[in-house]
Amino acid sequence: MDRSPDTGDLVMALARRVRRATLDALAEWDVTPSQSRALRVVAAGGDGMRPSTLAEVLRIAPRSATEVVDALEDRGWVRRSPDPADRRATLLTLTDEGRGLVARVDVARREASQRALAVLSPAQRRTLHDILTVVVGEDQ
Amino acid sequence: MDRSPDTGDLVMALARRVRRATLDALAEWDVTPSQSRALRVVAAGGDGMRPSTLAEVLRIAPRSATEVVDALEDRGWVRRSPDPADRRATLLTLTDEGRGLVARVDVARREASQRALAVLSPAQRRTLHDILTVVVGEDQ
DNA sequence: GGACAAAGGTGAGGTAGCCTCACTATGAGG
DNA sequence: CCTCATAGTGAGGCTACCTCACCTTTGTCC
Repeated sequence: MDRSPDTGDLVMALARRVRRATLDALAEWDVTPSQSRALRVVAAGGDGMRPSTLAEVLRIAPRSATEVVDALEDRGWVRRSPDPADRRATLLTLTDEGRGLVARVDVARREASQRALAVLSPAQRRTLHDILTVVVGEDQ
Repeated sequence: MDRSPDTGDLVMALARRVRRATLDALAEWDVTPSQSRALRVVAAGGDGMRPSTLAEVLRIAPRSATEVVDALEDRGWVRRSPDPADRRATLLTLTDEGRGLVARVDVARREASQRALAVLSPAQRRTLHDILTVVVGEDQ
């Protein structure tokens, strides 16, 4: 039985490290990972995203999206407004505080992953980035 | 604000993909991810590991290790035996079924990650492996 | 233009996998 | 011995999910 770590193991190990660093950054602003993910999606989706779309992108049940949005609204990072075009629906918009938070978390996240990759030479970093872009590339 | 994915993002995206594939494999044998992680640790640690050590490696509270071990013992994958050298302590050993399961899951895991990396050329795969080894290398 | 299925969101209640706190039994040092 | 630390676990709590049932609104089909 081969016990040496395969590439999948290594990816997971590195991901764990990046995640841990990100987590520390999030704790600083009292945001949970789940909230941060949702905020990122809402920020990336442009204004006027629906909870159901959020659920789809996050791959969680619509009911669960309601919960995250509840939390984000309580914290003042997101606003719910009625969709003028469909009175069943709700539209999500980031507040200014929400936008600011997303930006700050993003900076921290990037710094954290740069720190994790600091042992590499610039050339290696570039190569890694390129290869990963290929792998993740045919995204969905 | 730069919206392009940094290397950390890419690592996380790839990790998600590997994890999802692994998850599918685990479902086949009715093992939860948490159980699979614990089994791997017990298998890697050699026979006679203590629950407290398991907790430490998994970075969970000792109390939580008790729970995972309970599950593994119920499923017949792990046995608890008293430590002859310290009557407070318990030693964990894999059963034959447990060892078999670890092996089968390991194979599936490797196949899954290979599938995720199939778009790369052999040379790229080797480079990726080498770079990741460096990054993860100074492990802990 | 009425019936009626489908879609958007949410209340109620459940689960897994963690956590802390308190407790028991054993061990180690003075 | 007496004390303090260590190994494991019962009790109870939390977060982030889930399903199921329900209400409202919308689009469709005759």
